[in-house]
Amino acid sequence: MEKETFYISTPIYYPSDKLHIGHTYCTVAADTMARYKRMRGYDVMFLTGTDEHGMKIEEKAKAAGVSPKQFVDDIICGDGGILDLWKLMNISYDRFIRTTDDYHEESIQYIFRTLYEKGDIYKGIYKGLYCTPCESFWTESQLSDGKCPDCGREVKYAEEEAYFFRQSKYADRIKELISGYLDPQSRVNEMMNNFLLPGLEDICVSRTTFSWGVPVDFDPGHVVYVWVDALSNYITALGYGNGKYNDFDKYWPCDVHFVGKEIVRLHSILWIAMLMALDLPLPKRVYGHGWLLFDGDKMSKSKGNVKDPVILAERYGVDALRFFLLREFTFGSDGNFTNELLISRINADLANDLGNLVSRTVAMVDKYFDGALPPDRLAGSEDDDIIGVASSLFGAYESHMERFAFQQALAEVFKVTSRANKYIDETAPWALAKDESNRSRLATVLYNLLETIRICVVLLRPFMPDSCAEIFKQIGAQGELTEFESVRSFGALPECCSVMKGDIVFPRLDLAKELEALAKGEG
RNA sequence: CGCGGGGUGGAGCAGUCCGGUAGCUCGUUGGGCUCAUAACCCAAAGGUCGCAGGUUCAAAUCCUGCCCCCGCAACCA
Repeated sequence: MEKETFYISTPIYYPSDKLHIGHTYCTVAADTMARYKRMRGYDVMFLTGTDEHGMKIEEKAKAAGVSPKQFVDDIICGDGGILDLWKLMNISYDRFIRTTDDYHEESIQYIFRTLYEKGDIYKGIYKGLYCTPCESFWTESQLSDGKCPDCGREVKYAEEEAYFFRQSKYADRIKELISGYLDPQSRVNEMMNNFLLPGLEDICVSRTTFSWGVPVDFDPGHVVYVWVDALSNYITALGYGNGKYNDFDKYWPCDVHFVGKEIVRLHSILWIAMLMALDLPLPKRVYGHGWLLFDGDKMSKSKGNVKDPVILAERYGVDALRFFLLREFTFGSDGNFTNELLISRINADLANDLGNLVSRTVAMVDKYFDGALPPDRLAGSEDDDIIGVASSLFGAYESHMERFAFQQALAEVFKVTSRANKYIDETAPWALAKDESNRSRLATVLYNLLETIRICVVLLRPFMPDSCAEIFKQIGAQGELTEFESVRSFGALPECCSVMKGDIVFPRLDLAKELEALAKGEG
């Protein structure tokens, strides 16, 4: 039987600079979702990539004295570049698209031409405020004090020939459908009130002020607007309009596009209109997630508050960072990133709660039973609650994951690890160990603990793949015992299971020391 | 009156749709335990729920007005 497919994408990032924690946030979320769906048995296509054209990169390359292609190659493939970052973060993408890839450019020209022939792209006159030295058009709102925001000089009214996309034609259909594919609801309101209800205008989709882009093949001198170029990646990467790949029919329409809230408009209106114009099915969902703010401010180079994911991952471990991003923040809203929050969360959940639970449980099996439990069992009144909680965990987790509520899914898991720590207190295994006649009871308690840990860790796999593998090793779980199917009910772990003491998985951090180190290392 | 989100114990948040003893995590204080990563477990202290009115037997929740913060406003996850 054919597996059901699941297609998920991140935005393709703009490689004008090193990527920061915000890009990492979105990509880690998508990766976790992709891993989750693979574990659920889906045939997953997880796409990410880079959006490499446009004036800004052309200028940056010029300033650096290299060609635009060399410039982006370095940021993407170079040492410590984007590919290295995703490797470090353990991102399991299935395909990586670059808008400078030949097959993509071929598709863009095909798409542009098709829309032109269809009449949805037409030639018109672009009118606007133009800064001659900068060779740039600006909108009213972009101007600072009525002057060019780049050089501060006077702008003047100008016009030039350009191609326009008939976005307005699709406004009514989008209005009808948008609440069906856009999440969260607040974004729908925003799009409605700001753009859809006031009326959509046609959008200028070609530029002549720079050349670093996909040329319009039937009209040299014009290059395709970067967003038409960029948005199309979601289908060109599957082979739409090119011969490089041929799984468009298999994976399209996309199950979900994860996008930052600032580009919701492009994804929920322009992209949708483009697909309508191409007579293609629409993505099932566009999810506009929030931003990570730093000490209440938006991250930006000029404010000097950009968080470097590499420093954090190397210092605290990739999994701890991945976990923190998805555990601490509500995916759909803005979150306030602070170093203190990061350290506290790692300590509270990973070191004290989960890590310590694993450590004390394994230590007891090791100490009281030489690392292997005997088959004798004796149930006790303390058992029912924890078994019940652990058995029903998957259901709660699943419903949250399906809604991209990572934070809540994780909260459910940690309620159970917390319950397990309490169970140790209730049953006091060290007291049982003093009397040989309690051996069956002691074995039962430790089994229940190992099994509860196993269930929790299976559910944590999409979030922290490597650390979970280490814990499985310590509690003696492997193969099917690390899969979702094995956690729907309690007791899959064999009776005579054995453990292997290992290193501490999540070391506890010294808050004051770490804050000091971080303040020194970044800033 | 451009639009959206937010203002809840020291910190970060949930609860607001469908009014009814204000909840969670962290921190603080006291106690317990000793298997464990000075971790774990229990208990306590701490809030006029942004401000002012209104509706109601009853308002964090509904209504009106106002203040403050953040974001979007057609190139920034």
